[in-house]
Amino acid sequence: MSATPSPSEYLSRLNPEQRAAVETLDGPLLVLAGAGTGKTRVLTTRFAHLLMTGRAQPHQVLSVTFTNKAAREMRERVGAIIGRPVEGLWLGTFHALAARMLRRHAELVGLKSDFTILDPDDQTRLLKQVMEAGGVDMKRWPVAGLMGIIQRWKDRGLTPGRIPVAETSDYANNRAEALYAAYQARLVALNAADFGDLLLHVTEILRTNPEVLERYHRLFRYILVDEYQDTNLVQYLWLRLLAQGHRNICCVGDDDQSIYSWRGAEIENILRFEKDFPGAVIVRLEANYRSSRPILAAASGLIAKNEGRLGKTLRPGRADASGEKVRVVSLWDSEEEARMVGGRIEEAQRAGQDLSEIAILVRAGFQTRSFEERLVTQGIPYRVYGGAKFYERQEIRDAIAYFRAMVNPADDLAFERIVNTPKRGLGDTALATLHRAAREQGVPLRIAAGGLIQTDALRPRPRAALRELLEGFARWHAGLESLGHVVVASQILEESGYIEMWKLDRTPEAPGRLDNLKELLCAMGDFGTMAAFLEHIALVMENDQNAEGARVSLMTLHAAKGLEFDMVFLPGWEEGLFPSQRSLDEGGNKSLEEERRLAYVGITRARRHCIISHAANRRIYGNWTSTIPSRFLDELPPDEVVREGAEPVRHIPSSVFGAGPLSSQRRPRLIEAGAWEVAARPAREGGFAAGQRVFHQKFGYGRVIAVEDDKLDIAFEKAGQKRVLDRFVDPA
DNA sequence: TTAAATACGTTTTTT
DNA sequence: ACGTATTTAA
Repeated sequence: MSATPSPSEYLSRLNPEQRAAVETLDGPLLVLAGAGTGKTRVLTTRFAHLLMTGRAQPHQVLSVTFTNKAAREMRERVGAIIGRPVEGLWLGTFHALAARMLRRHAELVGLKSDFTILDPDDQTRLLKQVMEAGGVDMKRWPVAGLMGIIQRWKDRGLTPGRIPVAETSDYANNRAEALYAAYQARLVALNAADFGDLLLHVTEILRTNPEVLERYHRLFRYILVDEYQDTNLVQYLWLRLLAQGHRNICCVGDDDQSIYSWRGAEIENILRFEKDFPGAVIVRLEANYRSSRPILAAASGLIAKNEGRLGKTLRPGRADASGEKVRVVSLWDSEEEARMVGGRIEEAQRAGQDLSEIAILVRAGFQTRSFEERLVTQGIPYRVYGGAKFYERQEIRDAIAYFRAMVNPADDLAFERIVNTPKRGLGDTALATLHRAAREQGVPLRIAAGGLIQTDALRPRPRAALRELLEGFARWHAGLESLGHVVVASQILEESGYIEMWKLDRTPEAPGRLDNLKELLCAMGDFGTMAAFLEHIALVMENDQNAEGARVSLMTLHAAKGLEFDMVFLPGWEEGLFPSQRSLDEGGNKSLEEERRLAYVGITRARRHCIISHAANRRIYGNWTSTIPSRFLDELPPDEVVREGAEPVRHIPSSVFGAGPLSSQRRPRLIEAGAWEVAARPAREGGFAAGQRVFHQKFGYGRVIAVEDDKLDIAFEKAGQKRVLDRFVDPA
């Protein structure tokens, strides 16, 4: 406590614009924070400043983030700045905070305060059931479609019966809204809420219960919002309701980094801020402390091509901000691109570069493969982010379903998931009987099952199995108080036969699954109660990233937002890939601008080295396709980049070079770019030798029999002997 | 209940 | 091309 800093101390560490963002305490404030301009520092310092100046107690500030990571980071930094751990904070993700509020007022929307939070998998299964019950032709109208429609409605704060004509859908012959209503009714019956419901319900509660809203107005004197450009409409409505009282709302964001419109984020929210909150002050943070001058210039030049933006220009904030230009490298194909990246990483590594400061950022997940292959052969350690998550694994989801079914007897989805896992002889017939009974009596499956085992509606075998399961639930639940949730959890997995099931499983994954279950039990120890644990896993689905040792990071551009690296590779800048085909086909200029923002995000991740590349040929859905360099390459300010592996060339009309003497034979691999000519595939080092094992795109693997200039005779394993040009084969 | 067959889609995925 | 999810057959 004695180390508590004085205001002047922590304020002096800020630049003037940051300081303005921290000290403007009254009324609405929008902080436009460009990439690397100290956004988090401003947010946390502002929080601390509110406390230090006595404007608010810790629990009187509502701080909202999008990710758990951001929430954790903020919590830690606020704690550090005020010199002690802070408790009782309303600091968390939109969803965690909404869940907390909803548990307090659940009955106002027909739920109990111990409602279950459904994950996407449960949602889909439930909706499927609703659609089946409604007799929808699911071949013609897939679940995913309706799921998307409902999600969009929820993102826009629309409850069933309130869908405006402009937002209706002709899905399943205009039945979408009715199905939505049925789905919502089922959720209430299950005492469950999906992710979208958390915000939707809470907003609904605040909208229709003035006394509740009043309470929160009194409670929250200040509101802080991170990543405001990513908010969707319900989130915006929720914030607006809460800010109505005192109007002390501070939103931090960057319209140039809005890359989640496809998830319901509305960039308009940030663009409209001044209109929504009249008298709002806008502070721009433009001094960038992360990247070198050329990197900033390249990023700024690119993003300047966007029209719908509030406008802001990054300037170097560091004195040592000179540095090397951005590189744009043109390659023959994706494999060569991978070799180039791998080679440069190796080079950097030899020069002492820390591998954990290197990242390869791709537009789409499938691009990681070629890089992985290359890094493996070069023996460079790497890590792919965004793979399968711990809590999405089958065995973990099964275990959790057991816990959920035990805690919430109305949780049909969980019950159904494990009722015959492990196999208990409760097949389709038994389950059909069970479902029928539940429907007739209008009760959850588990309750119906309790009645059913008293009758002879089931054959003896399934009936005994069901009875044993129900007795198990009763027993486990009874033990919860005395034994604690961890012991009970282990009992459940043991006594239900679930552990045994995997022990008997002969597949190679089985041992790993048993390990994961052990790990799950360990993790549960960190929580006081079963309910707390279940809340955690529903809302904090974190990747298990045991990032030991220095590794190159491989991830999508989306996943890279908020991160920074010394050296960043941005491969695959080709029309159709980046910008993606879909953004080109649909969505018009708006989605193209979002792609451009994604490019901006990518470039601004780099501190010192930024290497962009494109390949003239890429395999798309199985076949090799020649590509056109991304328009974003043309949009980079020429003075800030160095081009490699290509020479600028004027656009050649295809008719000319398709027919003229310089056509295909002599210049076979000229791409109709309008921008550059990619150098024809370079000769291989040393060429090929007889006896060498090679790979051909069409013919597969084979062995070289004879070499004649650039022609090879190859005995292919599958396709027999062929004569091919050497540039079409790779060393295997 | 399980394995084989086949139809399908294939950008991004903070919670 | 390829993985997966669902359907169908044994």
